[in-house]
Amino acid sequence: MKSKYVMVKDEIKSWILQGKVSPHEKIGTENDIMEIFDVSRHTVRQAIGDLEKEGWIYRWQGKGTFCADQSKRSKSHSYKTIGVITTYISEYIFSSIIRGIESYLSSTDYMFILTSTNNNIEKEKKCIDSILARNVDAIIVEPTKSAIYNPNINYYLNMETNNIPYVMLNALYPQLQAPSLTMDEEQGGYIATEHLIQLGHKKIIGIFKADDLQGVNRMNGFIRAHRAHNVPIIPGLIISYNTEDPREKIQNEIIHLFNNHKYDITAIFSYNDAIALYIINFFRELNINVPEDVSVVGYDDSYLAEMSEVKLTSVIHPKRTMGLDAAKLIVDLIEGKQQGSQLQSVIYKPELVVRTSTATAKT
Amino acid sequence: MKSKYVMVKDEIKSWILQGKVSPHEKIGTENDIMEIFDVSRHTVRQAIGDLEKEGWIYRWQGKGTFCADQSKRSKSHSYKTIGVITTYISEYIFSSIIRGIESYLSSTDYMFILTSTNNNIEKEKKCIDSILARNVDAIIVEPTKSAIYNPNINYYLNMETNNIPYVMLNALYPQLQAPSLTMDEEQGGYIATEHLIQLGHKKIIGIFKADDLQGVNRMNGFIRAHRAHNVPIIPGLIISYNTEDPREKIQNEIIHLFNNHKYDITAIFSYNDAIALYIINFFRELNINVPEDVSVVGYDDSYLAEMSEVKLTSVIHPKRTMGLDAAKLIVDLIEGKQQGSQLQSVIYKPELVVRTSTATAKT
DNA sequence: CCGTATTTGTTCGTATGTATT
DNA sequence: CAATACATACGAACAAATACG
Repeated sequence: MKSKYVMVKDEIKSWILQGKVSPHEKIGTENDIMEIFDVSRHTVRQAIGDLEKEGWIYRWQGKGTFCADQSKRSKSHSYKTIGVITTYISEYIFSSIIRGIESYLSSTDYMFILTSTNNNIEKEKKCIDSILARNVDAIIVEPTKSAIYNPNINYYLNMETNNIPYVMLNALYPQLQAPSLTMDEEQGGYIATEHLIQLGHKKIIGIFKADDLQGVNRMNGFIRAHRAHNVPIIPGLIISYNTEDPREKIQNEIIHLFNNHKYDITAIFSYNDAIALYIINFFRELNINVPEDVSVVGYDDSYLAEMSEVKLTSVIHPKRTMGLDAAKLIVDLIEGKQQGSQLQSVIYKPELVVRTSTATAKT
Repeated sequence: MKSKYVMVKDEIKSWILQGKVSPHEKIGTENDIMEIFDVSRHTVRQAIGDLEKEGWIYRWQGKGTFCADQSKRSKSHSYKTIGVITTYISEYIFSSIIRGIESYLSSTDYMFILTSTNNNIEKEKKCIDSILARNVDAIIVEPTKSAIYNPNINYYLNMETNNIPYVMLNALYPQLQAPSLTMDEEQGGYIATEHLIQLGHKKIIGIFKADDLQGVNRMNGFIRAHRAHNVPIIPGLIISYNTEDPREKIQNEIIHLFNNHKYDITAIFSYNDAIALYIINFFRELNINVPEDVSVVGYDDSYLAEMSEVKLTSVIHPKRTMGLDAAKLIVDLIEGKQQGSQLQSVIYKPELVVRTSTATAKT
């Protein structure tokens, strides 16, 4: 004699197997099922609860009970684990992002495996291999060398066919249409540059990272701000560098520019706070004062910005929020609470914090 | 807010992970559990039911509820994975340690799951639970509130019986004899203080964290240096703080001490670089100059040390090396390349980097 | 072997909380 | 804001399996 809840369970399972309900179609409310089988709500919940644990259906408080996606079932996946691929672990931005990810995930049952690529495409490949081998439920990835063609695109396409959700942080591979969390870097470059122009600066050095999209976009904003305010762009004042370049290269180029345009250059827009502080540091040794002689704008609004005696004017990066949102989004994706069509990528709007590293241009 | 049945569930799970119940041992009847947690039978059954589905226990009608055999629990997953439990992810020291761990592990087939406790014992418990539930091969842990008795010791003892190796970073629980990687904090406190004394300072404020062993040991070194050089120790000049305390508390105490001993205090030894820079920052606002008016010594030799216009004299912490060595040691332990008897804990010897934040005492 | 107490399994009822529409 | 649907929680009763004198 089968018990009632087992009968209910078997019957609902057969609906699914017969295709009477399709994936993501509503099964019926608990009340419906109570009436259909003439049992109590508790019995229905016992049956439904079992089916959920076994992966046949999923429940959503306030909405209803739905047929699960069968293609996802029966995978011997590792228990609630998310892979995180960063470029640099130690970079100040990313440790904030990781903290955001961690603080959200710690409120769920998910944990994460952390890897870093050191912005190296070979290593990114190795990271993806290792992570996928562990059957993670999803991946959060900060693209490596996003400005350059990435030969690992196939991995990501393959994840899509295998229903492994992934989100991109900070940048995105243009070939992929994955959900992403980025900031409007172009606008960030724009407002930082505009701030300098409005202070009367006209000869502004821009320092940008050339091998990731963030750098390219910030540069575009830098250029647009010049155009918008009718300030001529001097190509020689744009300094590009790559991940592998030593910092001294930047120092040498700046000193070279200062020697050539000695009394002209009055401001610098730096790709990030670390470079900005590096510059302020060697300016100190050269007896160039910030902001009296040169104004400097950073990017990221890291805690470095307030560490020195000169407090950096900087563009705010939503570090922690970005990590939190990414974790939340990926968990929603895993648990089917977001449909493919709804995938709303987030673009954070930049803001500028004005501190003491910028001042009116000398006349 | 966790629901009751989840609390019951988590607690019973932790009994198993701590080894309070052995495989096939009876957990207790539903009635027992009802009394222990003061909940209804329904709630108990919900918790127990979940745990059964997840394979932690098995039930036998008429007999009771028993602990499942952990060794049989779906060993399939967690392929070559190490759990890492930190206190703070974002803290500058730990991101270097993590980088060290990552850079060694990336040369092997191991990966790591990262969690943080925020120096909170409850959260440490949760971290260990989650990590052990994923059948990791080993654990690297930075002890939480190491100066205070830690109720999670059972977990570590149970790991030993289950042959899960673990190493401790930065501090160790005195009750455990696990391999550990620490620095000689006492000596670090000693050389920093000695440096100040040799510069002629006699009234030195010492700021120490009270709830971890590193702080306690650094303070011991601070005291020993005074004794060794026949400088009287003024108890009122030692400032203790806890993880939860706001930084303003330190600021207020320092200002208070300065007002009371106005022309006496000439130096400060700070628990770490972050606090040291915080102090230098508010000194700047008060027009107290470092090192002319006060010398400041930090600890950790983080990159913060060179960020400001005043470069911090600081005790070197082997951050990255420590992470690397820990990763190497734990992999050796997993693969049996180290025998129990050989387990050589490492104690790093501190060194002092003298920069511009310290100078001869005013006379 | 029987009977009783114990322990888990099934089922119903009821109330309140929380998320979604 | 109200209605709907799932989530949590307490209580009660009876059934079925087991243990033990």
